[in-house]
Amino acid sequence: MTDYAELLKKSSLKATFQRMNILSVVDKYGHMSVDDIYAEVVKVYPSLSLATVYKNIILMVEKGVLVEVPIVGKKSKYELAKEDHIHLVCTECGAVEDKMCLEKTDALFHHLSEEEHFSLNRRQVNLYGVCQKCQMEAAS
Amino acid sequence: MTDYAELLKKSSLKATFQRMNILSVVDKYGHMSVDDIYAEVVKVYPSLSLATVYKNIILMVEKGVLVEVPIVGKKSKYELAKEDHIHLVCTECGAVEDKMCLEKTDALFHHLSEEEHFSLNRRQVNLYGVCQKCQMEAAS
DNA sequence: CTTCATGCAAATAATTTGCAGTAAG
DNA sequence: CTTACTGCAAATTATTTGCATGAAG
Repeated sequence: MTDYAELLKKSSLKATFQRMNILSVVDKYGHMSVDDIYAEVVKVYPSLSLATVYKNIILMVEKGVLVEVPIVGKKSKYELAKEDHIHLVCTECGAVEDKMCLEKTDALFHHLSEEEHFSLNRRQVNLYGVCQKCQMEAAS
Repeated sequence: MTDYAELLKKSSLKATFQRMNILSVVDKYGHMSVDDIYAEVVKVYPSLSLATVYKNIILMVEKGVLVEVPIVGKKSKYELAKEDHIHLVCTECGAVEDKMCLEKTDALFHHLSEEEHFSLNRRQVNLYGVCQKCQMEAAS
């Protein structure tokens, strides 16, 4: 995933420097809040406005380029849209790790939805706990 | 679940009229935002302050009496703490339905966590789609 | 009584908006 | 060229705080 210009064009959005860089940092860091994104991009583009970040995140979520990841007790983070997966959220360090597991959860969620005659569009799974790194640090 | 006074006492919180009513409306409606809660409780207690609702929600979440349910594109809702379950979120009408299914998801989530050496504490599953009621209305 | 909770008003934080100037296609 | 995008500043909305009063145990 490196051709952000192409990605934007497909969504009928102009490929501005600001947008390219928003996508780039989100791609690089995986999951970022609005403020995280602003803080990173402003480093390479000092005249960036926070309002621009807000406007673009809203737009790119609408267009399906970005996905919102709401997190208990924090502000939402955003990630690039990609194949369904779950999030392992560390309550110690705040890190969010993706775990691809479509094949394992897909059937289950469809089954549960059908039981309720619910027409399923999108799933969103967060598991909260302590990541391996923080467990090791706590043990020392 | 009707003895809210008992529930509060166990969490070392005073059983005020405000708190009892917050718990009562959340219990009755299932999932409510801060504003929803305020709007309901102020009906029976007109001098209620929104600040009190905020303070109490924060407190009761800390004490484990309430649970935050973050929802894509909206403000978080809150529900009474209870056995793990998933949420079916209707993107048409906004309704959130609980579906108890611990026995079906528990093993899977533990398995996925172990693969990453992740110490699992809490899970949070939202399925987004269209509820039966809205599907029928759309068809007519 | 004593401590904790409430309501109010003010402070702060988060998000959105309007608009004149700029850049992308 | 033309339309869409940006940055700014102001407006709005959301949340938090401090403090004097009031209620719970």
